[in-house]
Amino acid sequence: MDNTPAPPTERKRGSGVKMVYDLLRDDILDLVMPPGSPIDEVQLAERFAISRTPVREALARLAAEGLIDTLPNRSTMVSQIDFVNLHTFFDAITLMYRVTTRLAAQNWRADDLEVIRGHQAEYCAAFEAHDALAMIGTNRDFHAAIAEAGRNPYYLSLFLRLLDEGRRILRLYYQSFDDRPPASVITEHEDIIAAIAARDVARADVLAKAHADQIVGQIQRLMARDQRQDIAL
Amino acid sequence: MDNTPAPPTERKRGSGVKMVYDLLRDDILDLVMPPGSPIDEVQLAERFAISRTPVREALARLAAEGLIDTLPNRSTMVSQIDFVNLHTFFDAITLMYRVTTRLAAQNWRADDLEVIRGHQAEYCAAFEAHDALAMIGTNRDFHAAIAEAGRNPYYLSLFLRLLDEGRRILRLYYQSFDDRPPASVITEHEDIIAAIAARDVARADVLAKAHADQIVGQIQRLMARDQRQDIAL
DNA sequence: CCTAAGTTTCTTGTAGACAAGTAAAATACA
DNA sequence: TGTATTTTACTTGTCTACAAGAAACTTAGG
Repeated sequence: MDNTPAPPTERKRGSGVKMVYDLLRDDILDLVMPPGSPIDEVQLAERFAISRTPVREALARLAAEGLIDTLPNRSTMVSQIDFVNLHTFFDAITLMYRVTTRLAAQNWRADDLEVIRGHQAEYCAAFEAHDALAMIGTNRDFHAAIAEAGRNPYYLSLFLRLLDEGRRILRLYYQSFDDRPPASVITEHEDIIAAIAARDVARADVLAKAHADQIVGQIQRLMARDQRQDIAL
Repeated sequence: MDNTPAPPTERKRGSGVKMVYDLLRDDILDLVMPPGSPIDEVQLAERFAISRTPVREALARLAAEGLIDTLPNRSTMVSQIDFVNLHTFFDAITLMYRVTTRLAAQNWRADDLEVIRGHQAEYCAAFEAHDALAMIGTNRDFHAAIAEAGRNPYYLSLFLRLLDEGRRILRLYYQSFDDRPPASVITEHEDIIAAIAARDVARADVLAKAHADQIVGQIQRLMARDQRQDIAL
């Protein structure tokens, strides 16, 4: 549990909140802290060698993003993944895939493509290494970069939230493949880049939707399989 | 400035944050505190007769929503309205109008329509009274209720954020009309309700888009007029 | 009179202590 | 032995005090 490199009592003034926010957030999204894990303010404060005040501030931010649930006057814990309403998640993320990719094709500027291609290269590397965590992370960065090139902060913020929540779901997905997902994702990414570069909005839209459908479909298949197992015996 | 009803030193435990959050938020969105207004923690703490801790927590939430800007170690103030990138706001809110109205037509259940019609009635009352603040508020509640009936929490949260940010812009809009906007909005609302009730998704979409276009168009016309005035002399 | 360094003052960030509320444990009672 | 009640322990919410950083003011030097 103690992967914190014990800061040498030497911190910058506003760094405490960011430190615990970032680490806690990663731990939650990477399922290091699975849904339902209790979160103790005092424990966190001791672990980071800071007081409870900045810890509470970080927890408030995580609560605002829905990553942790707080029962007033009682406990606070990592929020559950809402499998029942997962279709609303799929619906929203599919739309955001489409909208952000369309806008990127319309609005990209010179350096945007470099950044996007860079993330795609990183994704390929992670794929070769069969590193699921890296794949999830770089995939997120890839699509986030596309959304940035689209230059709509409102879409971007919702999309980032969805991509991050998706990290938790994708983690389960990759686990079921033993960290060796189908290679099709890479060529799909390449095609999307090409459509954006060509400023072909219609094609970008189609490809984004196909990409989203492919991922959503695979996850839904996985979930259906799990349900069958539950019923099987 | 002092419209706070001085709580009789008798508060419930978790109420402090909510109190200052709600009031500050309303003051910001209703332009009682215009963009750029400085926010002082100590002053707020004294005004509500609480300590700085809950005040800071409320401010953190407002900052997360982008309603206030915090310069580290320096001051914090009401965030500016970004007129330059206003088109991204219009783009996003138009899409959310459409998506939420479509979903409402698909997914509404018995009591949803009652709630929606209730808000529409309130809007009419506010319209008759030429009460701009009430119109903005009830209009927001009307569309929020539709989004709730659509039952997608991700769309709902983005839409709420956009509607709330819109309150600041609409305030300027109504001011320019001397709180007497065109009556067309009411019939548009009625048509939308009818389309939803008939589960006519396509028509709900068309009406929502038309409604959004109408509002956006009027605001853009207003802004263009203002710009002309700026250049005129 | 203008500029630049030093000092003061103000605001924010953090710490540690206390209070209130909740759940579990212990005890009393039937 | 089972249930109701009190007690205890623990967690969160709030408060006050202190420390650090930044801007404004003061003052010295050209």
